[in-house]
Amino acid sequence: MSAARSVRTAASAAVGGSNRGRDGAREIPDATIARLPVYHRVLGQLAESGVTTVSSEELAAACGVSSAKLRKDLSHLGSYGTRGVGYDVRFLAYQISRELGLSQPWGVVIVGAGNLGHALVAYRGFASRGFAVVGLLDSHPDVVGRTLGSADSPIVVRPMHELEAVVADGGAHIGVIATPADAAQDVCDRLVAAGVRSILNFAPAVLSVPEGVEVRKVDLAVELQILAFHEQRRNDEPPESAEREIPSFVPESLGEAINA
Amino acid sequence: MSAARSVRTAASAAVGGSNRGRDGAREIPDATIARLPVYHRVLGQLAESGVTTVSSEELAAACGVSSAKLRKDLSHLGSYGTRGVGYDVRFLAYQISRELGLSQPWGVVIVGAGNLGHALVAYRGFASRGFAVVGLLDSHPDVVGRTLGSADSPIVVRPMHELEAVVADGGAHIGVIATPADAAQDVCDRLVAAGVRSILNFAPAVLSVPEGVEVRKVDLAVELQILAFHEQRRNDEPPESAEREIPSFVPESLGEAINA
DNA sequence: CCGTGTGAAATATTTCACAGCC
DNA sequence: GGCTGTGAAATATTTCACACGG
Repeated sequence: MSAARSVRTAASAAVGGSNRGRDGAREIPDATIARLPVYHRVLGQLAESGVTTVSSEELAAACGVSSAKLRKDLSHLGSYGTRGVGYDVRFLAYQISRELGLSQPWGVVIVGAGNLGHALVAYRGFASRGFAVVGLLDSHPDVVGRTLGSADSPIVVRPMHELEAVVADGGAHIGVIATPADAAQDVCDRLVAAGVRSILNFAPAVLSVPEGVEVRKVDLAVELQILAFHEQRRNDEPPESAEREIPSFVPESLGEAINA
Repeated sequence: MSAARSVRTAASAAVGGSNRGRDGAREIPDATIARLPVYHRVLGQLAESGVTTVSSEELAAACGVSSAKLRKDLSHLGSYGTRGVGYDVRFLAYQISRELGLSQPWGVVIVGAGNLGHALVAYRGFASRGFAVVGLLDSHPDVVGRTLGSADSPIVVRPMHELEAVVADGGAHIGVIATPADAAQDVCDRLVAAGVRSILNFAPAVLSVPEGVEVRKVDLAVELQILAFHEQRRNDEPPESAEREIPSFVPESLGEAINA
């Protein structure tokens, strides 16, 4: 309602500040945090394939990063590797999941049951990472009342006015906005008023939230435009074929393990 | 096919390198490029509302960034503002669109016609930014042949084996992967073989591509895990309420203009 | 040996603060 | 007087390269 809230966007503001080592020891850089989920997923795939140990070189290649970056990232969590050997796949996966807070379940409320909302509800890998959809809301009378999701965990679309109740009853921690852009700020305000402090916004709109609330955004149009920019650049300047590139590659063994 | 391709991910690698001023003048930082689409969208909204001029302070607030950052970003494009006055909304929007390559149309091929694929096809703001869906493919017999999209620009789901033909005939520049993770690398390889050098990947998988191909990824699970991390942090350490925050806000006038 | 963990150097990005121009 | 454009300082992130431990 009032203007007494600040505008915050994805990368711009984390909770209070990033990593000016405040009190204790570990202040993990944002850039590292953003990569941990990928490391975690790949480690899970390796574990499933029976791989028990990986070197930073191998894991880095499988994750699409440099080994130096991977080691530096992991060093922020602690010393979980063994020199001369590498990392124990399961142990490292566990440490990362703990750091990310995946060991406890997080309730997610999804607002907007259009195509995107459907896609989100259908997303496997939700539950597997400790996220549970505790509510799905939409304002359109035609979809309210419908049941989505798998047979074993059905989700009924609730009317918008139940948002506050759904958040409270479900103990939701994270709100996902999958509405048209013009509804996004209202939905955001209501989520925040209901106590949600972490929001993932798919609507192409800049959201204003009070301090202490984190918003991350996923914007298709933005991604396409970034690609278009580079595409244009490539076409503009065809000169110079000099190469500078880290010719990393996925080792046979791991490649197969992951595609298995 | 072979292992002679490097692994690249979203932020990791641009086309050749970022902004080591090679030849001419303008090397725009990646971080700036990533924000230009937002500036562009907001400027468009302002223009529609009849606003003709904005100061960096106002525009920055509406975009959720600091004014210093906005000015620095814009300075990479040229000197398009007027000291003591601000920026001409339409002129600046045009300059940004030109820089992003939005003045020419880009063909987009979407692979995967599940819920996400549907959502992407339905996405308005696709066409408005110069992107045109020139093809939609899926491997599932049940969806192949169906017609999606609006009445005035219908899109028929084509079978996967037509991928190469669709890319060639439609002159597609950008490929969007909206398939399950286990199909992503195959689809990616075929897109690249067909000549696509810009890929947007929604599948939770690390893609390997040859040099010269750019991949950007959008990963729901990653975003949720980042939010979960911060959420956990907030709960772990309730101490210290000292504030450090840029108390920016959206001015009445602009706020209304944008929500109009 | 081999591969991790890490200081130190190199880059990239953000913020400051103010000169310059309308 | 007000606001842009921008060097210079402060931060953040990545890369290097090597000491150290199993």
